[in-house]
Amino acid sequence: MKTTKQTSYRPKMREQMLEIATRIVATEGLSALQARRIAHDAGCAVGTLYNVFGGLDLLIIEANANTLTALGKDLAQANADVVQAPVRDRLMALALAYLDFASTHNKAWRAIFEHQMSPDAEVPVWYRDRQGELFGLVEAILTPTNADPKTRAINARALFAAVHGIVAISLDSKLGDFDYAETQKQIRFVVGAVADGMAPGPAI
Amino acid sequence: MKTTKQTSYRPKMREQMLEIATRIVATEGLSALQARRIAHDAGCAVGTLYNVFGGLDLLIIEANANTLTALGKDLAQANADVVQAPVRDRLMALALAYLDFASTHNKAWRAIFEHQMSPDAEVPVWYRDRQGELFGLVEAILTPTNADPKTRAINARALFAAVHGIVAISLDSKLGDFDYAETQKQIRFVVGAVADGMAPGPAI
DNA sequence: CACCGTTATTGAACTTAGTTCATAAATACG
DNA sequence: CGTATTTATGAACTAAGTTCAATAACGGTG
Repeated sequence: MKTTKQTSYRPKMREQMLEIATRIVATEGLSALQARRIAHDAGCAVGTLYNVFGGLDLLIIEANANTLTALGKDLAQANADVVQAPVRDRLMALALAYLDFASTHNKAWRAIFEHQMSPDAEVPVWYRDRQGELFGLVEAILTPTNADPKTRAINARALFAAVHGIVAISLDSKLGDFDYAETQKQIRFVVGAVADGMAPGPAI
Repeated sequence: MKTTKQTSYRPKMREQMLEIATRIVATEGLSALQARRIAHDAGCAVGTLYNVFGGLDLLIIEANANTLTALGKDLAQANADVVQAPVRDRLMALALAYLDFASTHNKAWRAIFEHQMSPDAEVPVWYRDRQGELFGLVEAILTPTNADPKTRAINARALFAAVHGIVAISLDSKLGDFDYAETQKQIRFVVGAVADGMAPGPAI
């Protein structure tokens, strides 16, 4: 198992480690994502992880980015399924899809919020942008709304964050047992009220 | 500094360590709350922390409980300041007070959500109850609402969680720079819409 | 007051994890 | 084929939570 170096050791290792990390974070959560374990499972030395990714933080960021991508796909799909429905229904579908993703891929979803960079390290810009795209999905739905673009951006972020809060607190085991149906009701209550308070006309 | 044991070593140590922990978590955040440091600052051995609290987790829980108490006081005060205002205004005051607390006591507030018990350890029931009291504050405001008690509880939790989400995402440095005024706008947007969609009559 | 059994404190040692870097292996080049 | 350069390696270092045998303090008893 010593090296086997061809022309492309790092790219291969990179991909392999990312796969392993994505699998571990999905099945066992962020705390199981350990440097030694990744290296062992990938069949290389610990140092290689630092050569290839520059540190554990960056590997975690990449794994979380994969989760963001999957979440983005689910949300986009939920949106596509109701493109010609009224704004209210589209927002509702998106919010419920978020809940669905968070509960289905719970460990991976939590990792996005649990992880924090080690002191004085910065989250890469491309990662922030990836998160921003999710707000963009909501913002696009709000286009028919009679709010100016600046307000629309604020509204979109507010709505996304509100739904996130409901999901996050519901799924936080520190706060009691999770009840899917009740969480759906909470989402319908808030998203419904916000959508109704924003409609350009009475959305059927 | 060896012992000085009188009749009440543990109660004194307990109080002292809690003070130290509360100070550290407020000024430096959860990651600075380390067993060795607490012991050093309290002038005792590391083991004492385990004798007195049963583990670092429980000390953190107690420190966070202090933060919950402070938060509860601020929210109760904000509520008291507008007791005879319409429901909408009272909800708004509470939500903005939550934002104020979270940004003013940022490190301590974050610690509440950052901390997680070590595997197979359970959050004490009294701590959960303490968190539940916060929902109760919102629920009390919703009493004039024409919803049945069960629905009212759901609505209260939803509203609290929604505001929490807005505040949490705004204050999360991973998601960009914090803008107090914009966060207030987000809160006004969501809380306003929810309150309006719930009013027994048109609340002035 | 001295003795001894009980109880509580102590801190060195153990465990676990991230990170580094001198060494050695592999590759590229002349 | 030898030498220089690049790259992987993993033992060692650091840091932090946790344990527990040794030790000190306490309280009752003769």
